[in-house]
Amino acid sequence: MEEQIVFMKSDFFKALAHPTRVRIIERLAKNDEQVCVCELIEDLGVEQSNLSQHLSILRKQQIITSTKVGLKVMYRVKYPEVLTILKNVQKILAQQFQEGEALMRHLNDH
Amino acid sequence: MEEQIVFMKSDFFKALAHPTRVRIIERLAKNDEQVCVCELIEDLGVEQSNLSQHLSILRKQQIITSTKVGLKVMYRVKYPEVLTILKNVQKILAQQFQEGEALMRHLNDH
DNA sequence: AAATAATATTACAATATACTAATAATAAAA
DNA sequence: TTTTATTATTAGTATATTGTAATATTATTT
Repeated sequence: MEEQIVFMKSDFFKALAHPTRVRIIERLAKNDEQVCVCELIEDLGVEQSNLSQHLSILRKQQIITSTKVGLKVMYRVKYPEVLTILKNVQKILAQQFQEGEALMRHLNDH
Repeated sequence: MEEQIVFMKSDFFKALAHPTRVRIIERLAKNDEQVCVCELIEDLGVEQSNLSQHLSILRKQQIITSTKVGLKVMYRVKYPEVLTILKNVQKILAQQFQEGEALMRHLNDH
């Protein structure tokens, strides 16, 4: 049971463990209101099919939710804590920058 | 440049996207002090080699740091924000439980 | 009822991650 | 200076994730 929760936590992180999915969240965070898929395609510049799969992964973890409005599907971040988490990651990266390690490590890896 | 930061964020999440690595962090969080690898092996019940590889991944992201003390290597969580992040994930999962969706979804997937 | 628009799903090849087993590296003790 | 203890690294196979392309679904126009 406690073990299951650990799996759920790692699944949560897995859902955010992709640059496109981080970008989706950050784009949705800008608008307090909902954003349609068509706008995400525009703004992020990714394939429709690909975006849809990433949205599906985030939906599965209940990180985002969708409502249909006519032909369009509107998405939004479900829990404000998700944005808090992203801000904390920012904070950690900022500290790592100050120590001058973060970017270098990243550039070595990619 | 802004694009690089997105990659760094997703890399950060990737580092936490494994049950063993979440367990490592949570074990380290219990102690304010440092914990040696030998103790982690005991407590988590994983192969030495496997644990070492997971530690390596967390180290690479600067999520944990190590210092050598005699034969032993002591690890600790580097940024308190990491624990804040885990608490926020807990909070999200708790809300999902209340909605009765989290566990069911998880059990379906694993 | 077609045709169109917006989004989702499926199939599959490419790449990345994971675990086990074996080996290496490092420091301490004998 | 061999052994021993602790941790790290490497190699190789198994599994999971990714992106593209093709197809399906759903709601709206015409």
